[in-house]
Amino acid sequence: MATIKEVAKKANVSIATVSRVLNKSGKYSKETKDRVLEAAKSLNYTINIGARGLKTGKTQLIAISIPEYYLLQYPEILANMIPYLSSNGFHIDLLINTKLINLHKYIKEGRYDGVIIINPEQDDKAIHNIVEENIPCIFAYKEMDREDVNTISIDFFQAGYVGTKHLIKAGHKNIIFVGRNESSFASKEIERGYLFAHDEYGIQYKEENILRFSHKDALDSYRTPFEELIKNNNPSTAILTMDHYNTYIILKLINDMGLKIPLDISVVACGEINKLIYTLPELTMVTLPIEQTARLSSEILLNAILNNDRVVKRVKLMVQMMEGKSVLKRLTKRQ
Amino acid sequence: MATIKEVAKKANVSIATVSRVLNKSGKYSKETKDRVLEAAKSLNYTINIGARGLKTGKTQLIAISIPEYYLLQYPEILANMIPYLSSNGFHIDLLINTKLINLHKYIKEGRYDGVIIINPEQDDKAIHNIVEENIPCIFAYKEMDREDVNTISIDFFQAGYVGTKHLIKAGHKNIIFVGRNESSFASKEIERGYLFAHDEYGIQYKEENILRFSHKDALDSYRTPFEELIKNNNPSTAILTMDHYNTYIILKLINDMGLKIPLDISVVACGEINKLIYTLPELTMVTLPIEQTARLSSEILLNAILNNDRVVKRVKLMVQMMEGKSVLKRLTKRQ
DNA sequence: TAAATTGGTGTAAACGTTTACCTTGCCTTT
DNA sequence: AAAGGCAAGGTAAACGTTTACACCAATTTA
Repeated sequence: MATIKEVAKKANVSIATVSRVLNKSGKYSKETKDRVLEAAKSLNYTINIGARGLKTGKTQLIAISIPEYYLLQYPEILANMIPYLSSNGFHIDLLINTKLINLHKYIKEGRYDGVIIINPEQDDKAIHNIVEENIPCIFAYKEMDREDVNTISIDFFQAGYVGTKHLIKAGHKNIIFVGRNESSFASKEIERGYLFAHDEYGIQYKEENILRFSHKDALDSYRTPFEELIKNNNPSTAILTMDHYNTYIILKLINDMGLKIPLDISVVACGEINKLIYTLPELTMVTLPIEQTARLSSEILLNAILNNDRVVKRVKLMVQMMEGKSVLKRLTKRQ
Repeated sequence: MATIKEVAKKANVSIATVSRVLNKSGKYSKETKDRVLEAAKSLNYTINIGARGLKTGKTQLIAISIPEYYLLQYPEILANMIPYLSSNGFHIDLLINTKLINLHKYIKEGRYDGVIIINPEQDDKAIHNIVEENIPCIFAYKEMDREDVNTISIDFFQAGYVGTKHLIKAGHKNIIFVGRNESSFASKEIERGYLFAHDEYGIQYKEENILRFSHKDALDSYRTPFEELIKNNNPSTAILTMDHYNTYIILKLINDMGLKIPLDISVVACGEINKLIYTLPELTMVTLPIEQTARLSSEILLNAILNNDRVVKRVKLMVQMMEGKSVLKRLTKRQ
């Protein structure tokens, strides 16, 4: 590996001059420039990025932290973040399922110029520490308690509300919600929206209509509770799901039971659904603004890094209803 | 940011000793160790990773290069690589759609301890340069011309062959192949398998049965050519698709035309399909060993980095047939 | 014409580590 | 008791950059 020293020797100048030419900083004559550039080329020189980083304190590296179970959204997120950041000369350290406390350690090690944290775990201490480090940082996906951090959140409450309302307006009163049983912000918020819609229309919701599973549960864990709910004497006519995986499983179970969508049962998939899910009939979905989240996060972060803009940005993004054919309009008797 | 110097001062030892204690190298007494550790803790010290890298020539960074259109496989790949590499203390620079020539530049800049290149573009010069740099490096997904590089390839030919054979054995003779029109290694190989199966069974394939689209083409680009092929006077009875996106589109078109799977038409999806695709009836697929590719690549790379093992590894992984219900067995008249 | 400016370049320190080499003092050997 | 070995820890160079400062010559300004 050729170093700046060797280039300097070959071009018969000092290393300072080489550095100046290569970084287009300071003053140098045209002839010197040509000589340096040629020497660099002939020696096949490339800068040592670590050495520069040591000197300048900049690494041109951005961390993106993301939970593993967020699997099916990776493509949308990454494809909307990374090329944009790359084209601005940044590299990405992709962290999957990394504890915030470790992320904080990495930040302290001086690895990053900025950080994007997607769907962070709840760890106030670690979050506090990260914020204290005072490097450009964005929390994406969920709403944060602290008001002093850049946040791009998604209105999951609205998602649950809109999806449920759609079912209620179609005449459904006995709606199953399939959520997650971990401390999932998305699931909790969607559930809140689900309940709110019930309230608004004066419908008494039933606790037993809410099913909660772990993202690790296999199809068979779903089967019994689900079938019981469907087969009881006051059968549900509609289901609200909240991610790709549980939607996939519920569709399979419905099919296994010999039920038809939407004739026997209506389905609204709400939340973390990959749009390339193929179903017959087409699913009615409430989709999340994932690309927008990704784009905004990276833009705001870059602005903070490059222009040293430290004004706190807090954005909440809206969800979108995509009507398919999986909801049956029931004629309700006027009361 | 506290440095090793400050820790040394506080612990009343030299920086060399601090370094030794922190890296558990060399000799030091228990008391010294305690004093250093405490000083480090009280000063909230963390190592500067750039400085260490400069000195040791190691960065603990691994590049993973991946094309953008490979979207729906990200989760399987990344989830099977990154946590494993992280747990071994490595960070990941994820490069999406980065030209090999740029990757080579980054390697020369001393950024990485190792590189995994998934589905590399065809650029012999750049590949040559990368190999010349002589850092641990794996090419995954496609077969390489060079025999002196670590390669984990997938037997796409076999995928096309098995999928087509399955249809032929079910009595189909007029099989459409929906491939990609770019220089896609996967598509070309699957097509080769498709042709080979025809040959083997003495079936004359028809050039017009092969459709090729770009991964960027929208549904409407597919419609006319596809419908014409279905509606002509010797209608096709089966289709072989080769990625998630074109499978998704073909399924939609089949539905739009009012055809039923498998009664009117049989489908085998072959290649880059995400298993969480939901269809009725269940799709018959030939799936790729993506997780295995990911796992093997990272293991081999780590072995090369940590144990300096430079023996070239070349592995070809087999595909797997998953029988669903999307293929109709036709009774063929004996000839 | 003296002073000030500016263009072009070099010198050397600094960034925060790791590590080869050295020193010291104590403990074993013989 | 002399020699050798070893544990513990210090000194200083080195990794490859960037950049403040200094310097000189040429040009401009007053």
